[in-house]
Amino acid sequence: MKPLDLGAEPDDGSGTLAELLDRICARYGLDYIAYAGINTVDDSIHGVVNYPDAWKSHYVEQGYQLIDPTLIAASRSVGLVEWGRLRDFDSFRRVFRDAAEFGISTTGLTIPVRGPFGDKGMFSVVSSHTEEEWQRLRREFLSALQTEATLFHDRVMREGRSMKIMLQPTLSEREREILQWIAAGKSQFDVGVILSISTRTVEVHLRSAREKLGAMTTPQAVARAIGMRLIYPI
Amino acid sequence: MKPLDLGAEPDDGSGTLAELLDRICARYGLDYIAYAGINTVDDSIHGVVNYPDAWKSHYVEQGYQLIDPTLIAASRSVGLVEWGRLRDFDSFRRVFRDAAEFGISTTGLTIPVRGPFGDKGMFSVVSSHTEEEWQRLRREFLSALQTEATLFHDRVMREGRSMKIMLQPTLSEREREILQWIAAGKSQFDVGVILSISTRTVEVHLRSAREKLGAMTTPQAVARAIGMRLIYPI
DNA sequence: CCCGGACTACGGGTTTCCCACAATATGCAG
DNA sequence: CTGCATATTGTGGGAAACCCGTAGTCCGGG
Repeated sequence: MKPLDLGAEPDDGSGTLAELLDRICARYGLDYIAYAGINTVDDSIHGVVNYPDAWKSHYVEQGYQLIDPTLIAASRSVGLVEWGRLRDFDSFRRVFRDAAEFGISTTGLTIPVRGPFGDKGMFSVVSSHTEEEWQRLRREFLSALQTEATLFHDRVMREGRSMKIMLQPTLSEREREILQWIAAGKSQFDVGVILSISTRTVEVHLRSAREKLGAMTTPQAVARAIGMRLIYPI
Repeated sequence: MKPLDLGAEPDDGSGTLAELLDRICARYGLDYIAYAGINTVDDSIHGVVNYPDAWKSHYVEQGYQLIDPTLIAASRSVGLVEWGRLRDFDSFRRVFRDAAEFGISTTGLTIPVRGPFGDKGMFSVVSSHTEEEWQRLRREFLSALQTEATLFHDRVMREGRSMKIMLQPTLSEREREILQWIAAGKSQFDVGVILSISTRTVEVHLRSAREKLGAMTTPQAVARAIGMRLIYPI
């Protein structure tokens, strides 16, 4: 799936997201930065990078966001992923052989960031320093970069763009409440008693919830509602 | 619920978790550090702190881990939570009025850490510096402390203790597969066709899955299985 | 060799869920 | 004022799920 580009989004006065990446590069002596946010509901990707346009286009055309090990490894890691550890991956060689033709270095690292709502992003920085310079730069700026990554991710989330991208359906309060009870193991009759409404009313709300969630069955509605954080899996 | 104390866990040669906290305090001129990991399946808490034993006991006896805003706020935040922002909370005053009697300062901050498997921890540091000293220390060490928090959380997770705490039930491969299809919206008949087994067999596996998960109904089994990461909410 | 777990299948019955249709009342935005 | 969404209630009927009990084979471990 083609990732959505957030680079040119309107800003809150402090410049676009792409401009912010440029400033971070300037501040720490980096070549490029790539931020990839992942919608954990449908695994779609949205992002903002300050790579050259030619490389951005090529990357997406080749579908590299689906195999790029710098993203995959970081997605599964608690801490940052040094690209040096990925050099033996075929996928790494494939992506970065092409990248070299666009002047992109193979030296870099990716910092995973996770937010409180299951949202996550991968903050990758690239540098064409020598290995020795890279290690020094890394030691000096690593913690600061982690902070930048967190703040950047927070800004992406705060601007609500990812929220809009998720475009998840909402449930009415009653629908959500009833589905929560169903997920907790109560029958429709039980829920009617608990909420002091008729079983028919429970039935109608359940059907409406299924429709809104695009679910064929009530168990599927429960699964989707949990995935979208509308109810809890207790 | 009483949080589980991990302080005295055997170590990998680099000292116990509590000793590691002591070293971090010494390195950054802090009074105490408290790490609280949360099991997001049943919201139980496990942790390690190097507070005085008397305060540890008092804190748990009073059930403060259930109302401590330094934990609650951090649990819901992308970035760190400065305790100064919490001073107006009744719960903060209640907890830290007691803490003062044990020599615990009200100056500190909490760094939330989130891992790739939905695991999360709250890494709190306390300092009795003057406000001016605290701000300087904060600026100087904040990024480093975020790194320490991540590494500490990683170590807790890597040692597997939290995994053992979860102690979640397992499903057989067939049970999991069938529940996954049910969560995806298929009827029992559909699942029988898909897997080339009879509807009766599907029924038996579903019943078995409900029993293992302690669920009264199939929607509840789906909810619990998702919560335990046995199936996905797609 | 025995036992337990996993997987498979069935009969019969009851309960629950779901579908389609119909209706009223309230609040809010245009 | 109108239209829409939400919440509520109801009927009839069929489909699906669930319950209970029973039974067989295969495989791995003790």
